[in-house]
Parts: sequence; structure tokens; C-alpha cells
Amino acid sequence: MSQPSPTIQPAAPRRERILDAAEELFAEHGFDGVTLRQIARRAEVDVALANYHFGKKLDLFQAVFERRAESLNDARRQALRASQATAGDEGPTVEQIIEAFLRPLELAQETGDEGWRHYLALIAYINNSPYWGPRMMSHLFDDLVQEFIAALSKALPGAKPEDIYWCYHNLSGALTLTLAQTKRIDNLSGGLCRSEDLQAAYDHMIPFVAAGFREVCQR
Amino acid sequence: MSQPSPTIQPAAPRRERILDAAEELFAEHGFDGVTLRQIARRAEVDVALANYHFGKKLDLFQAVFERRAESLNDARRQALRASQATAGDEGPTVEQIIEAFLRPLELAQETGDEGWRHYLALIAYINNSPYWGPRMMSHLFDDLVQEFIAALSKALPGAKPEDIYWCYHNLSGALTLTLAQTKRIDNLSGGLCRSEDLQAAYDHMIPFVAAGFREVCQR
DNA sequence: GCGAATGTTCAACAATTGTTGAAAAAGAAT
DNA sequence: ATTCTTTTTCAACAATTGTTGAACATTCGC
Repeated sequence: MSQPSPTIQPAAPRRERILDAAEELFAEHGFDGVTLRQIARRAEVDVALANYHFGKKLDLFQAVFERRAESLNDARRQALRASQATAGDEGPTVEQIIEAFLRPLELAQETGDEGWRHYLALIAYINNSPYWGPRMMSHLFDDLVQEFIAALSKALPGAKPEDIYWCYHNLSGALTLTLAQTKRIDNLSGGLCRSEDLQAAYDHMIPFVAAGFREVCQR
Repeated sequence: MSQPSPTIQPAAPRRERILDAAEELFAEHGFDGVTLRQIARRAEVDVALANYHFGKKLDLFQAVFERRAESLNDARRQALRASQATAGDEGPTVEQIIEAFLRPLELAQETGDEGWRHYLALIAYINNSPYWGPRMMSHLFDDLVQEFIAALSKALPGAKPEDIYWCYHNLSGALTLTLAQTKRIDNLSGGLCRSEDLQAAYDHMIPFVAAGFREVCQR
């Protein structure tokens, strides 16, 4: 025993370091592009420890995916509820709903926690994957998405459900590419736009998507 | 390189069978999620043959990516030129430009050639990947994209270049998720929307995106 | 203190990976 | 037929993969 004298940050416990390392590497290279040894090396941990804490590689992958899901869903659900509370009987506008859908993501990344950035890039990877998408997205995110779709339906009276879903698909795609952080827009624009500038990304995405919804669903 | 006098369909030469198999498997599982032996098995070919024709695994990956790129670029460029030819001095409208950007993709898949479907899914995988995107997209697609962006700038006089690029980013994201064919929209909508129904996808995407461009860039 | 539960390391496993060189088969040219 | 070139197979390589069981270390309840 000794006085720990925690003058500075105590090293994060190994279990979390593994999750952090896996999060970052899976987000950049995908499930098959990362080895357990790479994860262990980045986490400064023995290879066998990942197995001890999480079991198989696939279980670790799912653990990473699930770690921040609830917290993220809560933030978005809360944002939606808040916009509904301040709105009248007819409910929030399309812009307000989309804002509630997107801004919590911006806030998550603006905490300065790099982990959130990696996590959202991982969601982009999974959502865009024909293999992982159908296997992993529904379970964690469907309920919340349906809440937003219901709110959008109310804000767009008379819209065909089919149209709403297609518009949501477009929104989801624009969001996914944003979260992936591929820097492609940086190159195309010659540095005029920066993938890391999420405020700019969302400031442009929200009116863009809202106008799209109105054009397709309100007519 | 080869004389074009095939009277009837001969069994596809082994070299092309390898490309077809690699195309399909890379599109679904990514570069690291596929082994050369899986590709060889699907192509009904020996493992070493892939190496003989294409060299390293990475070279095969790039060969798959490049095989249909030129043909696709030509189709899109031609569609853009056609819309410019019929338009007056002020050039085609935003809808017409986006239509020229998207419809060739729909046509490619409607040939019934499954290869095109896999190829476009592969583009979605690469475009959404933080690792492959910056390494492979620019080289083949930047010139064409800049042509479309120039046309959009002309159709949206006074728009800030920054805004145009962000709008293109949103368009690219919606398109990417469509090409990925993840069936997520099928699940969410309870079968109301189908990922394979590209006509419905593009019929909804075009007005959606056009309205977004106008909202963000014309004001 | 002791002992049990938990955390961590070590060494090794069988399986699979991309890649290769040499042999064999097929095709083209003379 | 004979050579030469191209295509295809075969067998094997060193390296790396995920996973495991047993040993070692640490922490915690008492």
C-alpha cells in the first residue's frame, strides 16, 4: 500500500484501453483489417487480455459498438423530446427534428474526446457495410429512428410513408459519409471544406436535408 | 490486345472470372475480409492464377476498381454534355445536372449485369472508407466531379464555392449509401422501400438533392 | 495476516494467409 | 513437328492469424 498521489491522470484501466484501441482501429480499417495484436499493442496490453475480457474477436467488436450506443441514443431522444416540449400541438418543425437528430453527434465530438470521433466513424463503417449493416444496426438504433420518423410524419402531414423513408435514407447517407471522415471533401474543395469541421458540416446538412424533405414529401 | 471476333459467348476467360469474383467479394466484405482462395474458389480457378494475372492482392483490388471506371466516367460525362447541349447559354438546371450525375448509375445496374451492381457497391465501400477513400477515389473520379461542380456553380449563380462543395458532399453521401445496398431501408420501412429499386431511389434522391442545393446555395 | 477471486502474462497451438518457383499444359508461329 | 510463348497447376514456403490453458501477479474479503 502507498498513497497513490494521483497528481496526474491515472492510466485508464486496461479493459477500457482495449476498447479505445479497438474502437479506433476498427473504425479505420474495419473488422477484418485489424488484428488482435495490433489492438493489444496500441492498448499496451498483452494479446490474451482482450480474450479474457471480451471473449472472441467478434465479441470485442460488438462490445465496442455497444459501449456508447445507449448514451448516444439518450442524447438524441432527449433532444427530440425537448423540441417536442417547446413546440405546440402540431409538434416541432422538420428543421427542429433534424437538428435534434444531428446536433448530439456534433456535441459528442466537440467534447474533445477522440473516442467519440472514432466511434462515430465506426458507425459509419457498419451502416455502410452490406455485411455488418443488416446484422448490427437494427438492434440498437431502430427504435430511436422510428421515433424520429414518426415525428417527421407529423411535421409533414399527408406525406406518403414511402416518401418519408426514402428521405430518411438520403439523410442517413449524408450523415454516414460525414461521420466516416474520409477527407474527400477536403481534397475536392482544395481545403475550403474540412471534414473535421463538424459545425460547418451540420450547418450545411440541416437546411439541405430539411429542404429535401419538404420538396419530396410536401406536395 | 485482343481481336474482337467472338461468334457466341464463350465461357468467360479465367482472367475476367477472377475479376468478377473479386468484385463481388470485395464489395461485400472489403479488402481484408476476402482471401485470395475465396476469390479463386468462386472463379473456379487455381489460387496462383490471380497472382499470375494481377500480381499482389492489392494490385487485383485496384484492377477491379479500375476496370469499369472509364466506362462509367464516359457515361456520366456524356450525360452531362447532352444536358448542356440542349440547354441554352445559362446551362442546364440543377435537376438536369444531378440527373446526369445519377441516371447512368441506374442504367448500369438495369443492364441486368450483376457485375455492375457489385462494382457500384465496391465504390460505396471505398468512398466511405477513411483508409481507401483518400487513396483511391481522387485519382479516378476527381476530374469528372469537378466538371459537375463547375456546372452546378453555373446553375447556382452567386453561390459560395464552400456551399457548393458541402452540398456535393451531401449528395455523395446519399448516393454512397444507395450504392452500398445494405437493405437497411428495407427493414426500417417494413418492406415499403426496397434497396434494389433503384428507380425509386433515384426518383426520390434527385428532387431531394436539388431542393437541398437550392436552399443552401441560392439565398 | 490468509485465501480466494480477479486480473494479467507467457508460450504455444493448429489453421490460414499471401506469395512464389518450378513443372505442366495449351496455343501460336514457323 | 518443332520451337517459343502464354497460361495454368501444383506443392510448398515463411509469416501471421485467433484462440487457449497454465502459470504468475494483483486485489479484495475477512
